[in-house]
Amino acid sequence: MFNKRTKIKALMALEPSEQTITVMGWVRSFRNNQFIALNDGSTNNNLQVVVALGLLDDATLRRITTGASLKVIGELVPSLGKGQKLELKATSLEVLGDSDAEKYPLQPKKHSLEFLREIAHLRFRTNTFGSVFRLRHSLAFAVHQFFNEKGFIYLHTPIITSSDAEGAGEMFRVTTLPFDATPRNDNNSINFKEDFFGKSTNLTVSGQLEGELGAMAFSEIYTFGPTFRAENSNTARHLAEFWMIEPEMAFHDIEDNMNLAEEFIQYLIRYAMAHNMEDLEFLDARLAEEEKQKPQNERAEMGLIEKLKLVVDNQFERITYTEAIQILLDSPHYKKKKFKYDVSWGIDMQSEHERYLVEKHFKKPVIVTGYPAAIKAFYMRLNDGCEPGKETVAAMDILAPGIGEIVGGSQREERLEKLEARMTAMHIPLEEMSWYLDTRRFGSVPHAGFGLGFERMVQFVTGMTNIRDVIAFARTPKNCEF
RNA sequence: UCCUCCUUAGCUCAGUUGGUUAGAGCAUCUGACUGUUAAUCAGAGGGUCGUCUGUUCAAGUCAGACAGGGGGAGCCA
Repeated sequence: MFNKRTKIKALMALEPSEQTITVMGWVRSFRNNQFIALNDGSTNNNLQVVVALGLLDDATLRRITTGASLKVIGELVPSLGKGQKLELKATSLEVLGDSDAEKYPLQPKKHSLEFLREIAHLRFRTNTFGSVFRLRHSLAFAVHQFFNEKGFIYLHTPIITSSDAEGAGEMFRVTTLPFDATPRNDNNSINFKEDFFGKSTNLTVSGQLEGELGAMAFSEIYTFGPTFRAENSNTARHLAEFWMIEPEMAFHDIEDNMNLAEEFIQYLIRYAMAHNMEDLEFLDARLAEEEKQKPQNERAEMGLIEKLKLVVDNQFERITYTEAIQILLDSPHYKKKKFKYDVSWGIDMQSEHERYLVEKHFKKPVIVTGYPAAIKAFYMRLNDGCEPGKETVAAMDILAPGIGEIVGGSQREERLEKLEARMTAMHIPLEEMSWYLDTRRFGSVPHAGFGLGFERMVQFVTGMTNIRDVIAFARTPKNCEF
């Protein structure tokens, strides 16, 4: 019975007719005891339901409040009013679920994003979050479609891991040991042999190392799943629980890796523009409104859709780390001593440096390659022919305007001796990583991969400035509601 | 973790050099109106001023601690 309803998005595309249509949704507003703005989440456009005077008794009318759910049967007719083409002339109306107007927190007015974060379970019912989460869905779907079209295998890497060698960040411990009576060894250290897995385990910070195992058999794989970092990061672009996409490709070098990452990002944006233009237009207008509140010199130079078009229509700028440092050193900004942190070859670039390159110098996404080995992870491939003391690795970061690092990747070190030497130098126990080193012992091949923070991608496409507003229920330090 | 700003009605905010009964708009409720579009008009209710401790005859206002939030930084995706 229920599935006979018509979704409002589909209904909006229909021609008015005498045919009887059933809709269901939630009341956004009820004006004049006659006009209901009904929304079912399929689109931000509300359906105007018209209740003729006398159709309903007073008791039922009083139950049509903001947030209440309704089943309405009626005829789709051309609207007499000016705000919409179509409206549903109700012939019967049933309140499925009441919503106490005195207690329902959402009102037909603007709410602050901070307030909506506190009622994250209801914020999906607002236009902004409706658009954001429909886009998030589309982007997730596009991720799978992109890799599927290319013949990549979707590999599910583990959430619970005993490997703690990625060095990507602080980890969340997973244990069933009692807090008040932890079993101890003779030297008073915790005896993890008593723990559920018989060893110390954590939530994963990255599926990359396991992903490499898959690439060594399937040629090309990708992972797309939650990752966890217990860093005490309190910023608008960090979460303790976030989703990451990590493709890993055999027979790819750093150049192939960059090409794929660029093509991937452009594909996702194109997909969103092709399938969610209405939502993008809403967010574009929302952002423009927000920009107006800011002082002139802080306003973004481009609108949301304009920015997305620019990224899709232009190649990303590609420069080496060495060139990036030179650009910074030559910049008027540097000469006027406007950087807080000094610039020299070998530094790990600060946000201000990356922002300068992306937002001031190139004004589009930038791929930086060839970072100093000293500031990068053990698995990145050492470049050949480096000046001693200036060793670099085949790493690449994609920096996006407004977001910063959106992709981090590298060609992996496939040469066993070089990898072992690097791991030893970085105090990574070889025995524990034996399974990883097996890939280099048995049929090692040049391979590469990257990680893309899904929420940062959603931020980039939606223009939402706080990452907490692009994930349904944000996990951040001191905050784990719902 | 550091710097900085903020916390007053359901929401968004105002609140003067510390002073007696803390205000507005929206929302809610009551009534009017009935083709509205953030409907309109009239009226009403709604407050432990984040928490604690101090200073003072007197604290929303000053000081300290704590908690929560925003922005920035670090760490990173």
